Amino acid sequence: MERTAKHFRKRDAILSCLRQTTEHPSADWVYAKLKPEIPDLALGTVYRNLTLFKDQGLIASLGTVGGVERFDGNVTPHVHFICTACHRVTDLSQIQVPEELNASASRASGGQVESCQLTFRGRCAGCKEI
Amino acid sequence: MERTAKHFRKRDAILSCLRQTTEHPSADWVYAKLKPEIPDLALGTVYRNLTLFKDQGLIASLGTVGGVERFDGNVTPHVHFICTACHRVTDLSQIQVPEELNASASRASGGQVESCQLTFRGRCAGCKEI
DNA sequence: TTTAAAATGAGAATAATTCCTATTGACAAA
DNA sequence: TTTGTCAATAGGAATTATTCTCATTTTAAA
Repeated sequence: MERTAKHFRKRDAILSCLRQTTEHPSADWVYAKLKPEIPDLALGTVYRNLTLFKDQGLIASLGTVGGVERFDGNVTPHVHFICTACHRVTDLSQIQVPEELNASASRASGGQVESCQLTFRGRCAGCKEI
Repeated sequence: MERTAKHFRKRDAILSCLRQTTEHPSADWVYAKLKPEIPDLALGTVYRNLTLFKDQGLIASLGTVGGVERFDGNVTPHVHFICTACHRVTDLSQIQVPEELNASASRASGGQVESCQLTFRGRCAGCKEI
């Protein structure tokens, strides 16, 4: 059978969507973005696959921002800035978390550190004057 | 208007509860903890006051852990370790976030940085063997 | 083609959180 | 003391993000 747009798996579209944006989107954002090109996409499918990708380590969760979970298709370690006013999330790729902190955290916690998240919050350039 | 012991009884109890524990509790945990001594306490009151304290900077939010928001009565900057298995949150007081990172973040974001959060995740000492 | 497994749509169910409204408690002025 | 006012609260309804269920469709394998 011929491979057509219709037979393209939705799962792949969801992962691509996350990897192609720097918006750090929510499930709903992904759904709204894909819906026009995939009219029979269901929101539940987006949630289901985001959870799957997260478990597989293909994407990362930033936690909730304004009550809604946000995701990141970029799983290489990097730092985030979250605007508390408009909820925009941006990468601060200039900043590195010192490598030795991971080892320190393992030692200090006595556990097994698997990830590290450094997040700055405040008002972004667009919101700080308002 | 002057405060009396009775006037802000529940509000104060909620703040004290948070400040006296290192559990990084959820709203529900605070409610369950206080309910025996304050039988007519309502869960809504706990939520309302936690939000109030958060807005006033008297407490901090750690974000959601396992789908539930967690709070911290200790607002001095410190690092957290969150167990992805049992959801226990512990302070890593040995670790400091390098001070210059805040300035770097302000510069990199172009906005106004108000807080910084460094969190390590993994399996805690009790959960890592299981 | 046949068949089993995986993926999905639709929408119900769940659970955390917020919202609404009547009530209460404390204070101040009369 | 009585009364007016207003913040604080209880109680429960409403909201909303997320998860779950199940029937159906699609995929991949044999």
